[in-house]
Amino acid sequence: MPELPDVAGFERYLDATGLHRRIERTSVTDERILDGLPAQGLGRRLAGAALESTRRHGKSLFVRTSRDLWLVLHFGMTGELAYYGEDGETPRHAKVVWTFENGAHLVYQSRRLLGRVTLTDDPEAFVEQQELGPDALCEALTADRFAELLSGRRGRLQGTFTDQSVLAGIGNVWVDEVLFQAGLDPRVRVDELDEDDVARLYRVIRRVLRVSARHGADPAKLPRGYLVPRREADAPCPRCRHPIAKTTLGGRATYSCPRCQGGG
DNA sequence: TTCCATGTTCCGCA
DNA sequence: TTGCGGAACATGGA
Repeated sequence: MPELPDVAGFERYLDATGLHRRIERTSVTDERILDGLPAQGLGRRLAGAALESTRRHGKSLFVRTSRDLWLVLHFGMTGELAYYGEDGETPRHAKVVWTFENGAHLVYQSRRLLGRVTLTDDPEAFVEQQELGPDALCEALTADRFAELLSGRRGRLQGTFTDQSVLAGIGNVWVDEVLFQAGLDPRVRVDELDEDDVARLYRVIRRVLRVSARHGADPAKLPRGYLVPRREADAPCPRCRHPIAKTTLGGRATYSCPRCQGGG
């Protein structure tokens, strides 16, 4: 799940549930998710603090606490958040559970251990240190800036747009959608694009991510004509019914329509 | 049992 | 410097 649209959903979910309540206890079920940060330290630094606001950059969610300390949540491939009441059962794949003074719980859960929960004093510094490119939906990313990001690059579209140091937020699922809607083969190289292609890609990226975020990244709720709900080998292309091709790029499965996206 | 999976990172090679 | 393929991480679902 967790690419930009999913994380935007987690952000809204957290905004609507766990904010403005003091943390009574932080319970770490699997310390490996902390990536070296001692669990005791995490608990101690958050005890008595409240979660005040959220901010997202790419696939990372930052939660400001009342101590000017930020919680950083990265969801890997299977991470998600859940908020539940006093009597709720701890979810099976809980990794970190925050208990608030009202007895409710916020849980970071993940089947696999590919995500991270950590702390930072400064989200901007964190983004810089992680060498993340601009957030794919941020205001500052204008069409001109987008074109600049691509200039001088020679890599394939698929690899370039999933590279978080170029542009933060797009992963292996949504890059397929973007390239499908832009009518571009994932194997095309950035330096083969003309100005129109670049301008179109910019508009498509912004639209696709906004639309999917608005629908909670739920494939079932996407408008007709989206590839994501048909993202399987030989499924009919939502535009022309030609079988969708499954190929491998950058070691990942890539789905595209040979007819709508040129080349094949 | 085998294969595959929405992420990231490291290595070796071009 | 850039980019690619492959492997690794850890675990569950089909």
